[in-house]
Order: sequence, then structure tokens, then C-alpha cells
Amino acid sequence: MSVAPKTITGTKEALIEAALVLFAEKGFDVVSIRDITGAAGANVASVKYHFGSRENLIDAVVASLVTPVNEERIRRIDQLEKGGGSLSVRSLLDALFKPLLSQIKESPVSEQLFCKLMGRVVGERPYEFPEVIMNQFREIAERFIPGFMAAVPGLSREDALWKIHFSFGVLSSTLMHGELLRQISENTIGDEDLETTFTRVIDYCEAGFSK
Amino acid sequence: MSVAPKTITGTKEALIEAALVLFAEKGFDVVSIRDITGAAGANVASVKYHFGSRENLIDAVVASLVTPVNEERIRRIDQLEKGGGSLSVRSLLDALFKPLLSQIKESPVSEQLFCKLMGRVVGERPYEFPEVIMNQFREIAERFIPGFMAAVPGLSREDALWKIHFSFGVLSSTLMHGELLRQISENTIGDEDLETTFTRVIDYCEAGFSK
DNA sequence: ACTTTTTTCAAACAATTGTTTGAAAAAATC
DNA sequence: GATTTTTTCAAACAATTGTTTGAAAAAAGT
Repeated sequence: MSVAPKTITGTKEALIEAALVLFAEKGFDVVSIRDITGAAGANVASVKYHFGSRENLIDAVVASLVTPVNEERIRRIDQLEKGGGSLSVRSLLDALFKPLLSQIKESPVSEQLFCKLMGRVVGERPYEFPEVIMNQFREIAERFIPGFMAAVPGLSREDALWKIHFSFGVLSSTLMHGELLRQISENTIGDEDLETTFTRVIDYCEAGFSK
Repeated sequence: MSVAPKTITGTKEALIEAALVLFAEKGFDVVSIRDITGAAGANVASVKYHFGSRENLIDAVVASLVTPVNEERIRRIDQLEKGGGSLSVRSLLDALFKPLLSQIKESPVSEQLFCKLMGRVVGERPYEFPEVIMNQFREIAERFIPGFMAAVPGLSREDALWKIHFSFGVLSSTLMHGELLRQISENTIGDEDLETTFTRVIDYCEAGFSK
């Protein structure tokens, strides 16, 4: 209910961070509470105490990852609309995807783990969003759809929704399967930096919108 | 080792089909052997007897789903190359994605379940491909990359691989999250038929290649 | 110093997991 | 029809799961 207390780190934060790493590495379903508490140096019962249940812990982890990104998305679309002007597809895609980049840098976990987990969150389906986060995405859709419709003459609301959906598909598969490309190509590819990859993604999606 | 015997259906096939449905509905990790044998009307031990282990059963299910699709992909690229001519991006994407449509019609499970499972196979990462299937995809990449490079002047091998990768991302997210769109848009979207959706996907990817 | 609240922890809970056993039943082979 | 092989099955195995308990320990409030 309050901001971080004076203590260095609480076990609650330790749990979230340990869970973050484990979920990223292995997926939501296969990581047990004992894995998490073990890694966090906490007791098994601490999950129930701090979160109430395993499911709530997952929600907390996802929220801690997704919420700041979604907030920056909203901030960026605010900024764009305030500018008034052109509202290009490019600028909208930047506003949608670049917040991930900035968030990665502030994350306690490595770039690779952050991406994997974020990819899981967006693209994996055993897990269902809590309503809070579902609403974040609804708001984002509501804010960005008109932008895309304005940026692409003749684009219907339905088309816009589909293309946003496709673009998130590109994003999540890219985040999650960074190594897969290396496997398939047998190491002739894949060691470029994340910003270059994001540029690739945005280039690809931009074209998909403009058609 | 032989073709289907005279009996109506063996329990082995019943297991695969039951697993297919359950995996599609709930994901690979959360479905237990007892769920599967229960649904198939077979004994718990039958999995060990017919497949050796749970993991092998999953591989068998995935193979039964993916192999025919990949075979048709190869057949189609053969056909395309035999024709000699233009080799457009469009025709290549058709050859990559349309085999899914034809396979859906022959599948014993519903269109929706087929899509969900196929989406999981392509896009979900707890599960790792068996080497057999990994090689299928390697072959497909090897066959299609030169095609795309020829179809798009100036496209490097690396670019081609990335864009194929992106396109599969679009595909898998579309297959898997058919309902998500409906959720976000609150039922103002989503009840078009599968072929229309595939056309959307291919349109989007085609544009992404051409840029 | 005392009380109250918050937090930790070892132990046990009931349920479920994949796997294995060894003996019946069914089918195939001779 | 007897023998062999293939297939099924109920029961038990050891391991792991999320959750709960009730009592200690630590921190905060008075």
C-alpha cells in the first residue's frame, strides 16, 4: 500500500524477482512454488502469506512486467495526439513497441530473460490475463485503433484491429524465439542487438499496415 | 509399421486423438496422462505400452499434426519450382500457409481445436520439437529462403529468414488467439470464416516482405 | 517493558503427477 | 486346440504439487 520501505529488499520483492526469472526460463506452468521460494531463499508458505495463492503471484509478476510498459504506451500516444500532426503508422508502432525497449533497461533481469517472459505473456495461452491487465490492453486498443485508421486511408476498424493483432504476433514470436532462429540457421544469424531487431520488426509491421 | 489394420480403431489412435483434443484445449503441460487415457477410454498404462512415455506421446501427436502439413509444403514448393516462372512472394506464402487449410479439413478434430493446437505447436515454447520435426522445418527454410530471395530483389538471406520468422509469428498468433480478438473488441469482430482470415494473414505478410 | 501486529518457518495435508508391476484377457500363430 | 505374442488392466510406486497449520521469531506501536 505504501512505497518501498527502508529495508534493502523484502521477501515479497524477492519472490517476484525469483518468479520472474523462473517463469521466463521455463514457463508459467512448470515452475512450482517450491522452485520459487527456494530460489528466493524464502519459506514455502510465504507465497500464501504475501500473495494469497500461486495464481495471484503469477498475476503480480505479470503486472509488474506489463503495467509500466502499458503506461508508457499510453503516455506516448498522449504525446503523439498532443502534437496534433501527422500520426504516421511508423510513429504509432514506435509508441506501441519501443516502450518495451526502455523497460528492458530498467528491469532487474537480463535482456534475454525479460524478452522471453514478455513473449510468454503476450503469446502463451495456458495463462489468462487478470481483468486489470485485460483492461489495459482494451484501453490501448481503443486509443490506437483510431490512430491507425487515420494514418491509413480506407482502413476499417476491423482491419485495424486485425493488423494490430498481427503486429503483436510478430512481436511476441520475436521476443520469445530469439534462439530459434539461431537453431534453424545453424548460427549464421541472430547475434545482432535488440534495437536492430526491433527496427526489423517495426519495418515489417509498418509495411503490413500500409498495404 | 503397416497401414491401418482392419479394426475400426485401435487404442493407440484413440490415445492420439484424445490427446490432440486435450492438448489443444489446455496446452501440453497441464494435461495429465490420466486425462488422456480417461478421455480415450483406455488404461493409464496404455501410454507407456504404446508410446513408451508421455513425452513420446506428445511427439507423436505433434508429428501426426505437423508432418502432413510440412509434406504438402514441400510438394507445393516442388510444384512452384517446376513451373519455373515468376515465384512471387504471394505464391510462396500460399505454399507455406495454405497447406494448413487443406489439412484442417481432413482432421478429425474441429477447425477451432486444430488451429489452437497448431498455434501452440508453432508458438509455444515449453515444448521442444523432436529432432525429426526440427529437420522438417530446416528443410522448409532451406527450400523457401532462395525463393523469397529471388522474389524480392535485394533481400539478403538473413532478411529472408527474419521475415519468414515474422510471418510464422503472425500465423501462430492468429491460429491460437482467435477468441482473443473477440474478447478485446467485445464481439464486434471475429466471426469470419477461416479462409478470409488466412487471406488477411497472407496479405499482411506479403506486404512485410515487399518493403 | 509490555502488547500488538507483522512476518517467518518446519511440518504435515490431501491431491495429483508419470511410471511401473505382474497378472489376466484377447488375438494371433502354429 | 495348444502355444505364443500382443494388449489390457487394477493396483501400487515414489515423487511432486499447492495449500494449510500453529507455533515461534522479528518488528512496530504504545
